[in-house]
Amino acid sequence: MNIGDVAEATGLPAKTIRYYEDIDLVRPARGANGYRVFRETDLHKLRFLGRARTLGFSIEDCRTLLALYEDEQRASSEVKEIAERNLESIEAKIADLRAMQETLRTLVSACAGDERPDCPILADLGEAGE
Amino acid sequence: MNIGDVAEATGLPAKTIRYYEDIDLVRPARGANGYRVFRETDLHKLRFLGRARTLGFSIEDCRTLLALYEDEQRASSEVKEIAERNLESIEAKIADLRAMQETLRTLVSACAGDERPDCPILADLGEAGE
DNA sequence: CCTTGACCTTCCAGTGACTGGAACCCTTAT
DNA sequence: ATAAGGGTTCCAGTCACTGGAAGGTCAAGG
Repeated sequence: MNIGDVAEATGLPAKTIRYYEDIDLVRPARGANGYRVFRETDLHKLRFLGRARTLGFSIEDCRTLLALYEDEQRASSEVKEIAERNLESIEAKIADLRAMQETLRTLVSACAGDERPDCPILADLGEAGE
Repeated sequence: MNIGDVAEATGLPAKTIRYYEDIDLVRPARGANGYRVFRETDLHKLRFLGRARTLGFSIEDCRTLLALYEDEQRASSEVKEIAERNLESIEAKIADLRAMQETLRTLVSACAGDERPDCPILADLGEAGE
C-alpha cells in the first residue's frame, strides 16, 4: 500500500504519516522505486496513533502507549497513569476555556455592536489590573 | 520604569514584553544606557494585552483591538465581531476537549490500573477504525 | 577603586505537531 | 511523447513565547 491509500484508510494526511516516520513512530518498508510500502501492522499503528491523538495524547505519550501496546509484560497501571495525566491536563484546559467563554459571553451580549464607539469589551480590556 | 518593574506590575514576563516590542505591540522609549523606559501608557497597553490574551484573543486580534481601543471613530460592531469569532473558536475547542474528557473518563474508570497487562484504554486505541 | 550581584541588552535556537511549497522522480494512460 | 497524478526529499513557516549564551550597566559594600 502506498502512502496515499494509507492516508485515505487512516484519515491521516500523507504529510502527517511522513512526519510520523520521521520521528520514528512508524517504519514502513520501501519499494524498489523508493516509495514507502505500508503493511497491515503499519496501518494498525497509524490508526492507533490517530485515535490516541484525537484523545489528546501528546506525541511522546503516543510513543509510550504504542510501546506498552506491544509489550505483553506491561502493567495496566502504567497506561492508566498516562491517561489520567492526560485527562487532568484536558480538564485544566476546559476550565481555562470555560472562564474565557463566560467572560466573553457576558461582554459580547453587553456590546451593542453598532456604529457607535462605546464598547464594554474594550472597556473591560482597558480596565485590566485597575 | 525598567522592564523588571513593568513585568512585576503587569504580571507579564520580561521576555514576553520584549517580544511584544519586537512585534511592535508596544514601543517603549530608551534611556541613555540603552535600557527600555516604560511610561504609564506603555503599562496600560501591556495590561490591556495581558487581559486580552487571558481572554484567548490571538496576538493579531490583540493588535486590532488595541488599534480600535485607540480609535475614537471605531464602531463597536468591529470589536464585537472579533470577540464573537474568538468566542466561537473557544466554544469549538471546549466541545473537542469535552469529547476527549468523556471518553477518557470512561476508559480510565474501566481500567484496573494494576500489574496485569489487560487494559481497556489500549483496547480502545487498538480497535480504532475497525 | 574594585568587586559583586542584580539588573539590563541582543541574538539565536527550540518548543509541538504539523503544514506548505519547491524541485524533482515514477507510473500509467492516452 | 506527454500529461496527469502519484510519489520523494528538504527547507521554511506556523503560534506565542521561552531558554540560554555572551556581554553591558548600575548601586552598594569593602
